[in-house]
Amino acid sequence: MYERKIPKNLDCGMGMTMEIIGGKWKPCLILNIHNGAKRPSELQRLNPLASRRVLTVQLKELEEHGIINRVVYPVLPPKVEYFLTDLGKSLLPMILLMDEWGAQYLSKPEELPKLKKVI
Amino acid sequence: MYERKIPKNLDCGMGMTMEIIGGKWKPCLILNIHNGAKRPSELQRLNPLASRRVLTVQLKELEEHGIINRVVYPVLPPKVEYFLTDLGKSLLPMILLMDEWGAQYLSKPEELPKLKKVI
DNA sequence: GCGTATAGGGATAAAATTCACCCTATGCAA
DNA sequence: TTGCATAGGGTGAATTTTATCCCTATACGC
Repeated sequence: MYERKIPKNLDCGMGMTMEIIGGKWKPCLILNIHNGAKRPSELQRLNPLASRRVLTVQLKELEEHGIINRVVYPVLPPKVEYFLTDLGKSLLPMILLMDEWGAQYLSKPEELPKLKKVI
Repeated sequence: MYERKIPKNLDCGMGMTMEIIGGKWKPCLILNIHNGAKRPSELQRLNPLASRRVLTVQLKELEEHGIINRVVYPVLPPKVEYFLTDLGKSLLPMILLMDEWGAQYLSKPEELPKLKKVI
């Protein structure tokens, strides 16, 4: 069992928020699900840079944190669908703003100093 | 010189945004500066859980990304002040929303499943 | 039978991030 | 003189986070 050594900073709102959405792919997953993707395989196709494993794990954490619901259909081959909970939906204004802010610069990265080098 | 092995995902807005604010203390620093803190020592006092070194480094990255300005006063002992740039100010709606979302649950963490155990 | 698709998990390696410690330099106060 | 405050950097270890690889199980089509 893994035991954390350094306490998380849950003293401020930011820390609390980052505890929930702070995984590399979590904000993307929330956005994808909001945009209509439901099944794990869809989410994997939408995020080809993410390994299958990480998406599985991060989806599970989002579920444990009450951000998404996991619905299992008893069929074969397996079918699973994810939905945003009310708590998850309450994140949307923030998530959408995050996506929009960054999207501004997708087409003009030169306006973000030091980033043009990275790209 | 450190060389990144895994490419960042700068394909979507979220990835771009996280590239800028994705450090452990960066959102807090932006918020602190917006709330009036200017000098490094103030910021260190406001974030006692963060090591001095990390704050210095993350402030430098925020500056390199054009989010804050660093103003050096030629006095002794040294005096430095940080200010949000226009680009930095454009992050505020998002940052404030992030802080507010999490702050809701500071007083009632039991409403965030699985988090009550952590605290 | 073999390959594909579905969904998921365990174990371990690799990478990225953060921490801890030591160093510079100057002025002021006790 | 010693201690404190100011601001910053270099280095290597510790910690956390991701990635990689291999495993389960079932139905379908060829």
